[in-house]
Amino acid sequence: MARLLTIGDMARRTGVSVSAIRFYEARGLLSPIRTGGNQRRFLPSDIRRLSFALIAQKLGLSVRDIEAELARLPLGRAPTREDWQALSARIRDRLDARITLLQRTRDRLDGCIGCGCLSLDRCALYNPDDRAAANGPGPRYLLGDEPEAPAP
Amino acid sequence: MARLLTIGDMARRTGVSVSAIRFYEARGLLSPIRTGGNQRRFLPSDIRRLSFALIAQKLGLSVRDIEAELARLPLGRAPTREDWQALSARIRDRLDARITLLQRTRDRLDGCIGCGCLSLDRCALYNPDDRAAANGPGPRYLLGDEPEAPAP
DNA sequence: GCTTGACCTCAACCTAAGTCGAGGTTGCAC
DNA sequence: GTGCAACCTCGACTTAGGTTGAGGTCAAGC
Repeated sequence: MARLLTIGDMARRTGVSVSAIRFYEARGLLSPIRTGGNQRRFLPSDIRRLSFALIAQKLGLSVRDIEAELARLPLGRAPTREDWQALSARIRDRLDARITLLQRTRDRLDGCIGCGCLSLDRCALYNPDDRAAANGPGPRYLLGDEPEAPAP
Repeated sequence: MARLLTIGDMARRTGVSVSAIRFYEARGLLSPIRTGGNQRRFLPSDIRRLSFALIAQKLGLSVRDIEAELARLPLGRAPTREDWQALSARIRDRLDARITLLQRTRDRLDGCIGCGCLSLDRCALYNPDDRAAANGPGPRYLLGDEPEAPAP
C-alpha cells in the first residue's frame, strides 16, 4: 500500500500552491480521497498527474484542455511515456501554428514600417486572420480614416 | 475648424464599439472634449490615435502599453509616420522575442518527446525562462516524483 | 487532554479588456 | 414643441486562473 499524501505534501512536492491544488481538484484534474475528518489524501500517482498538468499548461494548454487530456487516462493512473508522447505531438502542432502566426505578423509589420500609412484602409496588419479568430464578440471590421477615399 | 465627431461617428469610422471607446477614454487613450450637455466630441485626429491603438493592440501590446506609447505624443495630435516607425521598431523586438521563446519551447518539447520522463526532476521544459518570467506570484520550482532519487 | 499547525469550506477579490442593462438626459428633425 | 435616436453614468457581469480571508475543524506530539 502506497502511503497517502496530504495537500501540503503535494504542494511541497510539486511547487504548486495549496489553493491551486484545491482549484485543480474543483476543475476535475485530481480526485483525492477523503479522510474521516474530510481532509484530502492523494495517491502518489497524483504527483505525476499534477506534473503532467503543469507541463501541459506551460506549453500553452488551458486547464480545460488539460482536463480533457487527463480524462483520457484511467483514473488513479499516472500518465505513461506513451500518454506523454501522444500529448506532445498534439501540442507541437499548436506551437507550430502559433509560431507561424507570429512570424506572419512580424513580416507584415516589416512591410508596414516603411509605409507608415496608419490609415487602416488597406493595412496588411488588419487582415482578419491575424488575431486567431475566436477573439471574443464584437465585429472588429476596421475602416479607414476616410472610408470612401484611399489614404494619401 | 475641423468638425467634431460624436462617439457614434467614431464607432462607425473605426469599427470599435461605443462601449470600448468609452473604456479607452477611461484608460486615458483618448481625451474628447464635452458639449454643454456632457456629450463627447472627438477631434478628427482621434481617429488616427484610435487606429494606432488598435494596430498596436493587434500586435500584442496591452492597453497599458498603448497608453504609454500614446502618452509620448502631444495631446490632440495624430501619430505621424515617424511615431509609427519608432513604435514599430519596439514592437518588432517584442515579436522577435516571443517567436524565439516559442521556438525554444518547441525544440525542448521535441527533445522531451523521446524522453517521456515526466518526472520534472530535470525536465528541460521546466527551465525558468520558459514562461516569460513575470507570470504571477507563487514559486513554481518543480520537483520530481522522487526528489531525492533521479527518475527511472 | 491540550495545544498548535495543518486542514476544511465558502465567498470575495484580483487582472484584462471589455459588454450589458437600468435609469436618465440631449440634440436634432419635423 | 415634441418625438425619438443617440447619448450619459454607474454598477454588475464575463473568462481564466487562481489568491486571500473568515470562521471553523482535524490530527499529532507532548
